[in-house]
Amino acid sequence: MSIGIDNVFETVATRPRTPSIIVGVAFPQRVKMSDVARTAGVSVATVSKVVNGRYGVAQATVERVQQVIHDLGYEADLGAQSLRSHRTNVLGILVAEFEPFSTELLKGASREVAGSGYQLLAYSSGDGEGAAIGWERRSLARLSGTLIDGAVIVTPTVVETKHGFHVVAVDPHTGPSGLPTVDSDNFAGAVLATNYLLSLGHRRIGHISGRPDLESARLREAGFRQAMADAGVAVDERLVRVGGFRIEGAAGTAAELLALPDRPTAIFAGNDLSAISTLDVARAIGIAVPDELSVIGFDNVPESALVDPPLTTIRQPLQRMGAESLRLLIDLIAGVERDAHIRLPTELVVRASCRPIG
Amino acid sequence: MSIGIDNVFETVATRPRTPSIIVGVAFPQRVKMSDVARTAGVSVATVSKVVNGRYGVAQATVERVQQVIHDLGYEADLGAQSLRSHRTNVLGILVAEFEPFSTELLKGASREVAGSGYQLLAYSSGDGEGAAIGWERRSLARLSGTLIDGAVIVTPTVVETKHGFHVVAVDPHTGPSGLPTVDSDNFAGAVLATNYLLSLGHRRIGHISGRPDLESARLREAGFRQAMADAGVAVDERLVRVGGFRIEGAAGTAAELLALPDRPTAIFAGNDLSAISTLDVARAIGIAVPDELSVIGFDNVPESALVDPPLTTIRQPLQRMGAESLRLLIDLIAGVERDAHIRLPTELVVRASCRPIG
DNA sequence: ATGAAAGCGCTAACAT
DNA sequence: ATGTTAGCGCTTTCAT
Repeated sequence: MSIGIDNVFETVATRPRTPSIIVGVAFPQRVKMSDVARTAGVSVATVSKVVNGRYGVAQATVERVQQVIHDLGYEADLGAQSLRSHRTNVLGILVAEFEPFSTELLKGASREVAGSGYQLLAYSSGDGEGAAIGWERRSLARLSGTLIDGAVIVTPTVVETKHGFHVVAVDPHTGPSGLPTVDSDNFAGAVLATNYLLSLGHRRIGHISGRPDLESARLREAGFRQAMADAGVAVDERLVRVGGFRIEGAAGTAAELLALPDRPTAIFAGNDLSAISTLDVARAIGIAVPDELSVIGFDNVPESALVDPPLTTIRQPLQRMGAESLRLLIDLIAGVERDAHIRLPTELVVRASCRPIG
Repeated sequence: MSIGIDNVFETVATRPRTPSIIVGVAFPQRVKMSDVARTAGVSVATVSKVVNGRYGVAQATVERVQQVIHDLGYEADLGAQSLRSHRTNVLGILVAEFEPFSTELLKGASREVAGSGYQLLAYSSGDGEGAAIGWERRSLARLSGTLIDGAVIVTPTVVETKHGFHVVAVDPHTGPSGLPTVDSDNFAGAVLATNYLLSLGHRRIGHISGRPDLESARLREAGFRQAMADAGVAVDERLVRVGGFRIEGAAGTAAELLALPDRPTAIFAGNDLSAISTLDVARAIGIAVPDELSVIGFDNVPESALVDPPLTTIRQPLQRMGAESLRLLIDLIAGVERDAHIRLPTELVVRASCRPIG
């Protein structure tokens, strides 16, 4: 028994709200630095020095204050602390939403940050794709002033940073520019995907392209066209359509493609989500994959292996990209001289959604 | 070709650091409220009123200020704003680290938060499991004062909150207490898993239990024992061992179990990560799964389907749990009366890591 | 309708 | 060695 697509993206059902219990508990108050100071019989300045390990405090005082801090469970308020010091040891990862792509990056970043002395703060603007372009600028403005020491921005379209604030872009809008970036070899990956379909005998190959404002989407389409050209196969322009990078957007595009009288025998989807969407649409209208249609995706998010049939796709080393971007950010902050553009390889992952034509 | 375990948890290789480019770009300064005020020719107080939609500002002034805000790209600093107002429209999800379990919750929460008017801030203490107990308390203290209006805490062991601050615990240390909680039916799920192994004819069944301080781990072990007892099968205590909930911790335990002279024919691992670890160990010492050993996990994280062989497991509706916990938190903040304990069902997901004995 | 001023919790000169 | 003070960017009385 394999898990069908319905289970891959769990439906968040609207459940009945049965009001039955009123929740109301008495809580202790938040303890602030002044509480520590009063209890320890010193000034807040002294507590601050102890907290931050500054010189000029008697050993006995240090110990007493630390004891009180421990007893009271004091923890510095991040907002107040950063407002003043502009240093928090917190690194941000800014995403539009938490979906399979960004959460894979998060896993890699999380592993990389362990032991670095930094903590990780992932911030989602809450806007889905395109819902509000410029989310990255707004999120950055909101946090960069004080809360975080640097940021990794995932799939930004607008890039603009503040003085002295370090930013690394993952899979950015533009190709490598002045901004430090981490991405994978989208062009080569697309060639890989297309060549694979060609090697299976496919000639009528469709392409659902991603967000046109994303460099990675453009490179994937370019790779597709290059591979087709190299093979001497003409691209039927009616088979190349924008689908976006999300489930919903791609569904309509996939439906258009499959409704064509001379529909493609294979589709190279711009990413796994749109490929999964294509699988969904194909099933709905009774086209068997891979028997009647081959589908290949891009990304290799975990979900790509969970669908039926398991998706053949191009792997981007997402977790590693997350780790590399965080490492790059840390190095940048530390002033380490290093190459600020990292491009990682892609590779073909053959599963079961493609088969030879015929 | 399927993806082996080595690819599931991507190795973050230590790459050569080839210093080649120094990055240094000139950035514009952060624009603050006083900049807007000066440009618009009003006071910061007036700008604040406009930003927060307060009454008492002339229409013409409102428009002029909004224009300036737009032109300058002003965005309120989260730290400063919250320090003063104690209201941010940001909800926190506190986790020890970003691993498959918490990131699934994140996906569900992210979907639920869309359109709610809230933004999501996921905070990782950076400590791995057990590295520093009390991470939840410290993270909470750090953020709850100002930055977030409420929090979902994932797998907390220590629960303690501040006055007037709303917290929802997912998969908490203790059973349902005064604190609002979201979990799944761990006991029933464990019975399901054990019965499945029993139905396959297994009698020497081992159990790698999770963090003993976690209620869910205890319930899974209890369910295991209950199912065994109900079937009239004695539990060999040497086959029940603590492994923790992470890859590393479980590996040693799995190795011990499999090195036993009369080793188990089946293992019910406390969660998918320890099950995957068991698969790994089995392969390393040449025990074939499922031919010589059946393994069943718990959670159904996406990674469970990616390993070889694909893991049979007990599904927790993780994304839904994330969504429910966020909904609960939002309702709590809004003062909605409702049941503050949500328990979701578990179900068996049969893949390929178990087979009948003999 | 607008602005001056106080203060949120904290850090960093600067005094003592 | 410790405390006093100013102020980070913002919101909110309270005057004007």
